[in-house]
Amino acid sequence: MRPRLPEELVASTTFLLKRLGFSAKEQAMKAYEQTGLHPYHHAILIVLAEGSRETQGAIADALGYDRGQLVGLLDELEERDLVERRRDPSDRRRHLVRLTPDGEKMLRRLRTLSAEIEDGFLSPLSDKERATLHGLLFRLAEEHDPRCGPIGAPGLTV
Amino acid sequence: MRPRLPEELVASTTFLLKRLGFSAKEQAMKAYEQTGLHPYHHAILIVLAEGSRETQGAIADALGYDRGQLVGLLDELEERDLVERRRDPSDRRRHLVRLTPDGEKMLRRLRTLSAEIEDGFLSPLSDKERATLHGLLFRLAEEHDPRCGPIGAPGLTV
DNA sequence: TATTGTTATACTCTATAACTATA
DNA sequence: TATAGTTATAGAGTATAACAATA
Repeated sequence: MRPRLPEELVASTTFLLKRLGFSAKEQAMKAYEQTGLHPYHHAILIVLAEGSRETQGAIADALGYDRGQLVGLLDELEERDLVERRRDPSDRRRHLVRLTPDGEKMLRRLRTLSAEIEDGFLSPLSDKERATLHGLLFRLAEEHDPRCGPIGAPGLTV
Repeated sequence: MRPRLPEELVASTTFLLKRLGFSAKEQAMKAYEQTGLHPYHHAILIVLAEGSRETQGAIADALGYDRGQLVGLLDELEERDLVERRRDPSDRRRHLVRLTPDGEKMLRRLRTLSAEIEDGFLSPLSDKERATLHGLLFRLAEEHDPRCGPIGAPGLTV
């Protein structure tokens, strides 16, 4: 007999969310192996490409990473010359981090890879269904991860 | 300035899945603390309540748990008299596991708790939207976690 | 005294595989 | 020899907090 999950679990949306989140993470980790980087590194490069957050604290806060954890991730990116750290002359406690040309090249590669993973993961769904799913997940994320929310967060504007 | 995630990340459905799966897990773990059990224990009790899978191997396979990990979880359930293990007389290598009356009572309590968590997590969505979301996630889960799939899995029937 | 980045520590999970008792 | 359950071990990942430099 083929192992099957109890109906009761599959009927739970949060159960499916947990399982799919885990699957998505696992697939991504596997696919990223070929680059020698983690999805975490990719997220950091994306923040740097935006240009507005350059200090380590700002990067960590933007992504919700622990600052101690970020140090090691940046060390790995720096070792491969994908980012540069230099002291902020106006506040010598700070490090200003920026992408190198190699970092920008790697970011383009990771964007392509990430798009492929996403497309594969969502392959059972039509374009319209994908848009619907994204909209619903976004509404949940606004509620459960304030970092996803709109500029004027509801309840904070009053 | 309020920390915000890059648009590029929020635009990714798999990114939102990963984040929301993590949030859902975190919320559930927190809520389950009052019971002294994990969602893992709950899932085991659900499998046992179905009645068709009674050996430890069958339970582990149904949920996708490692058999070594399951031992510890069952130890904890047994310590609290929520399940019973006894040798299978027809194959003395096996343990037959079953719910005790206390276990059934606890399962009812966990079902209530779980329904409350789910309702709270999905609170931004209408009933219709929740149904749509569940349907889309289920289609993805069929693809990415075969245990969720229908009895006759596509591609395996031929 | 508070903050930035760094380092060290410890704790949780998980994955692996060795071990026993039965078949 | 293979299987069911158990136990032990090591590894990754994460969280915590101590620390040095600077404000």
